[in-house]
Amino acid sequence: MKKELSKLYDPSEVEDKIYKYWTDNNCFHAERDTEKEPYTIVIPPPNITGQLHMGHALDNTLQDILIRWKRMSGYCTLWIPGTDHASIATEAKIVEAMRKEGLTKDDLGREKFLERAWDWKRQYGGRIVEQLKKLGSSCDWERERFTMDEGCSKAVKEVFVKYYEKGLIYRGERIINWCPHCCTSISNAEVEYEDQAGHFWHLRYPLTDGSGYVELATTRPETLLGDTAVAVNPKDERYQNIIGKTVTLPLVGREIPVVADSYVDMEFGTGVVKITPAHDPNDFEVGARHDLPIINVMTDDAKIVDDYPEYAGLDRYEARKKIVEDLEQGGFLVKIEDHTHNVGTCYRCGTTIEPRVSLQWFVKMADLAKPAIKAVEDGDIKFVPKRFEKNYFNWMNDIRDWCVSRQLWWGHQIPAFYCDDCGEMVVTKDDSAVCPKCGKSMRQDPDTLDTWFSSALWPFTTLGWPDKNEDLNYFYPTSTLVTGYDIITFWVSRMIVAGLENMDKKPFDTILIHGLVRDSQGRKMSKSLGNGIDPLEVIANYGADALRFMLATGNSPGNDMRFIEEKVKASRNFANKVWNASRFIMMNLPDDFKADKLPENLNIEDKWIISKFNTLSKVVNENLAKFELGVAVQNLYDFIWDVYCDWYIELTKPRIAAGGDTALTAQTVLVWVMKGMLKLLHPFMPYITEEIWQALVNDGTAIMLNDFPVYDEALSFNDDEVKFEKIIEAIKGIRATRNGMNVPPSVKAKVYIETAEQDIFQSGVMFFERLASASEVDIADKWDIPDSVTVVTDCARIFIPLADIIDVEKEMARLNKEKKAVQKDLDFLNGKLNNQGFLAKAPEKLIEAEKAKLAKAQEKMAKIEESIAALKK
RNA sequence: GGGAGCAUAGCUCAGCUGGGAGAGCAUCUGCCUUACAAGCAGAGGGUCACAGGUUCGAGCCCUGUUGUUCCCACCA
Repeated sequence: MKKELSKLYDPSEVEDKIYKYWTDNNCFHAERDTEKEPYTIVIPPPNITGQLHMGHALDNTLQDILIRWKRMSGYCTLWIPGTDHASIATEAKIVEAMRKEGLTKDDLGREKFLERAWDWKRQYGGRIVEQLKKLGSSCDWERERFTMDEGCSKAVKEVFVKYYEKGLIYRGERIINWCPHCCTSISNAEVEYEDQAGHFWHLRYPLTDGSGYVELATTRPETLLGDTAVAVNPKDERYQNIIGKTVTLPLVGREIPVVADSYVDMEFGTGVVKITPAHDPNDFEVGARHDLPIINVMTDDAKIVDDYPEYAGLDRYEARKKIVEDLEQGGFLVKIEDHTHNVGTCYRCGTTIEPRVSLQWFVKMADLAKPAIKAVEDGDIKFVPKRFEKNYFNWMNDIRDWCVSRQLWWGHQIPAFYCDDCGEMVVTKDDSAVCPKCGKSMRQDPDTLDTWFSSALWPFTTLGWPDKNEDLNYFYPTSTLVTGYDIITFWVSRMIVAGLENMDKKPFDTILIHGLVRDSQGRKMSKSLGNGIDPLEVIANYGADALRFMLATGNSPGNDMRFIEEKVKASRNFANKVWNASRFIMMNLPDDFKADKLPENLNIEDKWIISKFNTLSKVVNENLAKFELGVAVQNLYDFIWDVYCDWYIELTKPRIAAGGDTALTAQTVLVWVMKGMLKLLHPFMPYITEEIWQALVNDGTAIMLNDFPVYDEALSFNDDEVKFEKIIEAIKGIRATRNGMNVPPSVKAKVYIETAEQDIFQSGVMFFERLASASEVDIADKWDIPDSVTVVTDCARIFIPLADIIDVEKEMARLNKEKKAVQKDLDFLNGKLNNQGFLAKAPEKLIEAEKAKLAKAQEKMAKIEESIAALKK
């Protein structure tokens, strides 16, 4: 089974081939297995408009690591993939494409528009799915879903009607956030606030009775057209005399009342506020309290309505300019101040939102939120890391009703129907609704639902709900949800609500939150900055395994990370290291090699590596269970590179050269540990581990369906571990000393080892020759070798006669330096062990350990002093 | 205005329930040792932001300060 393998691992030759092997063999597909415990993940569905970006790469890498680990650990694992129709984002793209052809939505009409949208979906919707495959994602592609497919659409209707019938959904005129660019309402979760430089315009409104003016300040003078009152605080001494009077609205001439409302802050500005109920959320509430008229002054695209001929058709900012000019001319403008204020913008297009009164559908959230809050409070649903609970509670405890209707065409059309004849409205799952009063056919509400309405149902609609089925019973609730902290309010909270309300069961156990992948300078990757890194390019250059490994390395839950090319290179180098280790093994295996079991006649170094591997299995599993993937990946890196490659492989070389039984044992252990390492590494680096597995094991099995290693008491050899570390320590000491004296490895020298533990060192003779440039090794309980360098370890003194190289003064300096270091240790340990408080309160185990350390240090000190004395002679 | 995160080697970051500070990259020295120069063997480099406190013992726990990032919130 010897194979000629390239010195460098080439991912491009491996990845597509291996992915095809997995899909051809149906490795990702999940079938219910009642013998096994289910482990389910639903993918956060990427938008069909999307291109794979680093955020997706991270999110899906983490999911794939978890799902592969659980699959190998004996769970019945299901990872459900799918995509989101992304109503606003997709519609905007299609409108944009149409604009280039000189077409508008109205030119086309709803039906033709939707045809285009579906065409678009068919053309581009699969793109991101293909890109996810490049990453190595082991999703069950047979179960791929789309938020607007038949099943999801049916579920959306079901939920909407149910909510309506339970009184959880209502239609009403409320002030909502309106995006004049997208021409739709958006929910308050979709508004992003940012500080903007603006002005404060101080205005004078004349009292209608001619007795003077009231002065007030506004940041939005153009809304003056819709003012229906001015308000003062009822306790404000200054304005008691004008409460109940009226003022005449400048430029408009409308007579509006002065009302008293505690909303007004006496300390702020002049203590007088103009009230525009149609265009400000606070004013809307004041208006409601005082029964003020609501006057909408803007069109859908934020232009002034025809009622004000002077300004009609002007954009809100143009209108502002003209109105300020006119106010100044009329003597109504007192002064202008600079002022920065917090302005809401549309999270999709960045346009400043226009608060606006309009007729929309809302979900009543207060009651729905209660069980969702409780589920997290009770620990039934856990956030990892826990601190994101605060984020969640913060949002949920202060929840507003959710505006779910959108003035868009691409999405789930609201299942409400109106009778134009008699004004009757019905909410029904039946698309061809007939008016229950007059029997006429009805008109469906033209609006669609917020994208997040359907994605809130994702954990159960993907499993076939509302149809009852066994998969739903088996796989729901799902296990782990992996997502970024940026969509906890948008998505996570709403899934919890929807799961509890519709399924009567939480949608998932644990929410693993990750951070953002930023650029190398720590900035958010964004289109406008042009600083985005394309994961596909990284995969092309370094391989998917390197990208995945890099994303998992040094990443702790909830924290942002930076994308740094050097880190990908380091990961690529690691993959190459694994590749070459396997190459070494395969090059040295005899043709007829076949051994699955560990042999009986293990050497001490074999027990050492097996025992260390056993510990590795333990910590990797523990860290994965804690979602500390970054720590697990570090455990693997350290073991594979520093322990297995740098030590164990080197240790086997003289044995393989020697041939015979010892060679066979070494080969068997090499393969055994390698197989275990590959399995532990597989969730992180699926491609290379599968490729090596196929070549090395070659028994027709896939590594991804093998058993994940776990700790096994029978493989723990602690005593041998400790013993063998003594040899390693001695070899390291010799190397460091020789290195310090610039003795090249080619200069061999005899090594005399003085130790009380001769049997241990006896078993390491060939390692001193191979790894410590020893020409010969002699072991005794006492040596006196003049003109030699001394290396001192805890349990041995090693003499290396290098007469022609040794500079006595230098050697003395070196020994004194070492003495000083050991003295420091002694001082530290003595200090600790003489501390009565420590002796009284520290755990017994620790005290014993410190005493043992002290004894070792004392021994070492004695040896160093002996060497110094000898050198002086 | 409220809340949260972060501050550790030149750079990017780990450090799990408190028990003598770690990795990768970079730097320096020496090696083409028959798996790997994308490598091997070594070395240097840190008042763990600052000030207090708890403790026998603090990078880790508590309080405060500074800097920084983010989330939430209606101040016209």
